[in-house]
Amino acid sequence: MPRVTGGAHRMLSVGELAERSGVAVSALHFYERKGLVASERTAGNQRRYRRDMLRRVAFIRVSQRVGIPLADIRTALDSLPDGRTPTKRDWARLSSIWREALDERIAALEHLRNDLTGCIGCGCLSLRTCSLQNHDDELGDTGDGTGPRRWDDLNPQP
Amino acid sequence: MPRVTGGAHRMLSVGELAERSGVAVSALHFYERKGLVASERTAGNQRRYRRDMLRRVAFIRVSQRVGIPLADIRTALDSLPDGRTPTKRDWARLSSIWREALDERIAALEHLRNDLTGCIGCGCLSLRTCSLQNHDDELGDTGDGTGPRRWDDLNPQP
DNA sequence: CCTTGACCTCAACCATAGTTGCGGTCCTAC
DNA sequence: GTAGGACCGCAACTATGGTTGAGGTCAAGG
Repeated sequence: MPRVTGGAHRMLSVGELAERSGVAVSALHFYERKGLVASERTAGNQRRYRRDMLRRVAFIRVSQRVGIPLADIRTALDSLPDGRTPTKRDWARLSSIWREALDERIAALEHLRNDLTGCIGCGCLSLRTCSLQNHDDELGDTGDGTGPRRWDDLNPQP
Repeated sequence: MPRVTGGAHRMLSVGELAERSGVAVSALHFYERKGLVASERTAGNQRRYRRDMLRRVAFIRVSQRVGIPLADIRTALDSLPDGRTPTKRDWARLSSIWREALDERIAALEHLRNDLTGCIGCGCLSLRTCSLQNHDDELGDTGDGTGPRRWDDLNPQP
């Protein structure tokens, strides 16, 4: 059990924040190293978190579920006001950012699903209305290495 | 350029397979170590792939886009018939498997989006119709560490 | 024959997202 | 004032999905 003493407005120990946010203590340390959360320290060097870190950690977890990497989450968090506790409007603004990211992810997967649907019947795996179908293993007949590439259009390499 | 000699039914060198599938040679080696693709060898120990490996690699890439880890893709591939070249029906069966996985992923993200929608206006981040709203930092008032956990229901830890 | 690019293995390394374990410290309840 | 759980930093380790480089081999064209 984490140390718990004092009223509703006390700061949180790392154990408390871990328990209430559902995130492991080691993960909170990790987030701190990555600049995603911040803490003050007691005289004895122990972390004490402002209570709005609960919200911040919640934001991090939800963002991860959307599929956003920690580095990007950090960038979003860095746009929060510097000194003061973020307001609901601040969080609402960030939430709408990942709402957009979520919409994009869903759209991308739906696109993939649509492209795929017609291909399940024939097993062609071309994702392009089977126009490149080329009847089992006749792809390379130019022999010049510039023949059809099945995925590049849909899945461009960086 | 990969080595290219012979007609449309020759086997593929690793460079050719890489070029035609859009996957790096190093990744093909990696897939082979993980048991996702297989090759025969020439007298000089160079890999030669049957042409249906193109389809197999295509399956791997698409599965990855759906979000399936390589280990699971391998399990799916292991269900293909052992000796013979897979037929279109074989691929169609596997495709329908990840079609289901894709549907599930989309449904999960849509669920997240729906839960989220009502919260953007208020910034509460509770994902539970704000019933746990608790007015900025009053969460811990029982002081027993058993208070509300905002994410556990939606994002259970393993 | 000989050059040269494609290929081979193996080990090390990268990023992401953490967890685990060690030796030592803090601090609260008894 | 002391027991002991919570905490500290640090380093090493996990897993996933590969890439990079060293040192050496293969094989096709000139």
